[in-house]
Amino acid sequence: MNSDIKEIAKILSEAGIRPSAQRIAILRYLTTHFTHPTVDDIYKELIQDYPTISRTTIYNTLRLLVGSGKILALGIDPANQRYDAAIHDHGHFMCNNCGSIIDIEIEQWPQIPIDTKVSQTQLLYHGICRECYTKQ
Amino acid sequence: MNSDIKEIAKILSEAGIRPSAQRIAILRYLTTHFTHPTVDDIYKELIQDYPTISRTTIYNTLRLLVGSGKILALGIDPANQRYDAAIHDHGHFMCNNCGSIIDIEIEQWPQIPIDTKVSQTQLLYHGICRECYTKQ
DNA sequence: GTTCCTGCAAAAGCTTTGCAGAAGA
DNA sequence: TCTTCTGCAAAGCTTTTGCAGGAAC
Repeated sequence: MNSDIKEIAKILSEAGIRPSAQRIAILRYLTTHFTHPTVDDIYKELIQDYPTISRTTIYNTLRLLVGSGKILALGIDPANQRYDAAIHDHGHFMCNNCGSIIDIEIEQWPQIPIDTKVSQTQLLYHGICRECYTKQ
Repeated sequence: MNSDIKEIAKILSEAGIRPSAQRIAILRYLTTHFTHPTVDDIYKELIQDYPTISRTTIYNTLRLLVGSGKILALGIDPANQRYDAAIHDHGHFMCNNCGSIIDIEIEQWPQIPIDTKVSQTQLLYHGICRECYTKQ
């Protein structure tokens, strides 16, 4: 989809990030897969279409995107950094059994009772997802 | 304080963790320092009183304590796992400038609109703390 | 022509694992 | 005696850094 790619390139340009083919592919992956992927997830997928892409480029690009606020880095998985192109305020649930991470829409956010400049809020849940506990 | 140590030993025994001198020292450090330390913070402090203690023992003990619910592992710091002996529900704020982490008491927690078994909830804030932004 | 980007190779840093000796029940 | 614990050494992984070649403007 060309319009898709144009749209992605526009987002990158707006953020002051030159839209190279690799960068477009990385951001496009994130905007079409809301699976909260790790760097390795992204690498293993993109290497199929971009046989020379390197993890370094993925790390570099993700850092730029996080820095410009176009994606979020999630702290929910103790093992790996995870990334999310859904940047509206929402929570995440991670299943301790199967490892899946699902989005949680929050209706009412708590008040912050402290005098600080908050730039980011994350609400993280750990537990057992419905699929896993109905199977057992 | 002997009573202090006895109390710590009791907590360990209750959790089915044999109260060795090293384990007591580690849990005691956590129950007297609410600074959300890293493994290295704990190691650098305890090595002074226990010159042969190893990081392995600290990792082992923290894993046991987290597993038995006596302490929490926090996902707020992208660089290192951090630990907290305050296990009541509360949030955390990390300053992107100075790195300090402070506790945030939450009055009203959001409803969880999903059908899962939640075992742990973390509310994380990132931003600039009061000290840092009044200095600038 | 000059600046920026990519990706290989190496390094760095945190955490886990294997295991032998020590400590405790 | 038998089980559990400690801590050294090594390995495993994720992430960062240095840098040379290549691409884009």
